[in-house]
Amino acid sequence: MPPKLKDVAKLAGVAVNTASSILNGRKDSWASVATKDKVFAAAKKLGYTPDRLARSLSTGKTRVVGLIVPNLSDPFFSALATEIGNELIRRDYDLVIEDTRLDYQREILCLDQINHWRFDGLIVVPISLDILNSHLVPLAKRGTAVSVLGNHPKVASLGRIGVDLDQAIDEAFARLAVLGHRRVGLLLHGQARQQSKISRVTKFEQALYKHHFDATKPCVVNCESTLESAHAAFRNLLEHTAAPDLPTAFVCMNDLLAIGAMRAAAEAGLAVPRDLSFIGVGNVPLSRFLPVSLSSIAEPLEKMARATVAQILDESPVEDVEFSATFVERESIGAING
Amino acid sequence: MPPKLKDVAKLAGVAVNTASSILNGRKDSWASVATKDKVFAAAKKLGYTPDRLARSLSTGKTRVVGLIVPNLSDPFFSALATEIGNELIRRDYDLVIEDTRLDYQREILCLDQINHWRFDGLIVVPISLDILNSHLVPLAKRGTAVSVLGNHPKVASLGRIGVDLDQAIDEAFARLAVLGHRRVGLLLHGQARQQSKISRVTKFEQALYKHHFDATKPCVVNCESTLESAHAAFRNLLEHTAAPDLPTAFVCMNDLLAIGAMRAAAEAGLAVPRDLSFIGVGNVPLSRFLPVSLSSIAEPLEKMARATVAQILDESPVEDVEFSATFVERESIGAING
DNA sequence: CTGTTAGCGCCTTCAG
DNA sequence: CTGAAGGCGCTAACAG
Repeated sequence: MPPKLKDVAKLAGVAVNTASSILNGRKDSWASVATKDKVFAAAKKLGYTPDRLARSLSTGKTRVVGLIVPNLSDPFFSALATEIGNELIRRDYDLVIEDTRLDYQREILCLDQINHWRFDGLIVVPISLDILNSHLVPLAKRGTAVSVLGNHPKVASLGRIGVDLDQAIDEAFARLAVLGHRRVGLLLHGQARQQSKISRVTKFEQALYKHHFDATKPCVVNCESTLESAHAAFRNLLEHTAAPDLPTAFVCMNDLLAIGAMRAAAEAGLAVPRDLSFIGVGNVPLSRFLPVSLSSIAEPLEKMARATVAQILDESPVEDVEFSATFVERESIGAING
Repeated sequence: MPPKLKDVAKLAGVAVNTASSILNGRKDSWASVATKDKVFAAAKKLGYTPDRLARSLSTGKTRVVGLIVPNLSDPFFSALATEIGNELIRRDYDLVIEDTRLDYQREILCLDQINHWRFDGLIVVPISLDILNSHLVPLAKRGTAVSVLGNHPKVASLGRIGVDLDQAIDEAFARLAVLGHRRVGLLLHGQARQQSKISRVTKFEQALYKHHFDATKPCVVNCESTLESAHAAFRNLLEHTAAPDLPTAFVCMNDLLAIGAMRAAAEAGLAVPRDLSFIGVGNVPLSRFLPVSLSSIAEPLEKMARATVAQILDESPVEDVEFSATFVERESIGAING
């Protein structure tokens, strides 16, 4: 039903390949301005739209890159997707987002699907690191450019975009120390098998020691990476912890968790930052617009987006990029009085 | 480089069409269990993945539906996308999300792109209603099932999912009246040419009259549909309005605006709900987790998702569905003292 | 510039 | 079950 290239060529009175080379702006087309106009006019008149399927099948390129994220409802990932999308738009590529919904099985399913799509490139924020070797490396060997976002060790043939949080974490804890905090708790998400979590925990705990916080019995709260889960976990903590044992500040593994925890605090009658201070990670756009704005360890989303796209589409990309995070102080942390 | 159907057939020692009919589970395949096993084994061994492009080109079906939303960073739309995605996963369809970024031009561009993709169906949350006739109807005539979400008049050949806000709005205003509010302001987004806005404004203003609010000089604040814009617009209002002239409650066209406005209120030293009450529309998941939880007029996202997908994929779908909203009262509204 | 031809990978039909 | 053949819509290389 939709018009085909053949129809355009016929209407314009030219050969099919002529129409093709004109519409695609190929430079080997010595077509006169007159015939070009005829072809464009014919295409416009018919409302011709080239069929991506046929074109991609024939060229072997789709001009589409895939993005696999754990949870699109997390503002961090929707912001990341937006930045990557912006960068791709500039390069005239399309983006297909796959949301694994924090589910390992779905992540595998998505990756299997990826093969069918024949994307030109793939950007992955993995929830399981097992997939790097089991799925991503094979994909790369088959010719799909792959870039992975996360603080895991570099894997050959896969691009990597990392964020060095060390300095920013250090800064954040130092600031808490200056504000008089002695006990700092951690709110963490994810499974033990996520290496990104393990390393982050380690860094947090190192910071606890370094800044002479009371780390004899560290307060670590675990939850899933959702608002609901963080809220429930933190409420549970507050219900089962005597006030003197409660840390006066919490560092949360991402902003979403911090928001959930702050809500639980509010429900328990605790005021932020008077009674409890919070720091998140990620610095989602929302954070500075919360009624009590959230301090956060900011990751440079736009730079990351540019870099990961470059890894996938550029000729000689840097295979391993590491950015540094910055600590952004806002209202959610305050001084200890007394 | 990736294995093709031919390779599988060869390895299994069968004809290509035999392999095809077996792998696709066609029932006209009288293949013996033995050969079936051989084929499956061969496919697995080679890591065969059918090429969607080739398959779709030949069958004319892509098993993909497109979703066009104004702003993926708005939690309302990411939640909507998630619900629609869930429903599509159940039906073994894929979802491609296009984010028009609140830009009319990009919306047009996306729609033009849509033709190329050859989606089996398209779900649209339009920002301009002009596209219904200019783009969507033609698309539908070409055979793509189209479902539009929004409170616009029904258009022939396009499915429609609407939400009747009247009763919930009425309820919300009635509640504000009971709480002693006399002046209620409106925070609205969008351009004048969006009919959805016009009708919503009208309903809001009708409600003002009905509940005997002071509507002589209604306080209506306009902004874009972003956190930043709402925040700026509301801050501007607070700076230029004498306290006695300020409404004691605001109804915002969506939750995101309410969050931005509440932040501006906080920065001006106003407490919610003591000094100012807020009601949003949409009831995004985040709303109940805000430090001061947000009252909102809730739209039944999951039902809407099911309905819109049904309109696109089912045999004899209901062409026009209208759900009703419900008012959810939370902490962001309070009584006027004095 | 034309017209033809081949091919991308798959599905489908039809005679054997 | 086999094997061949046609087609999906487009690109690309060829001789004229």
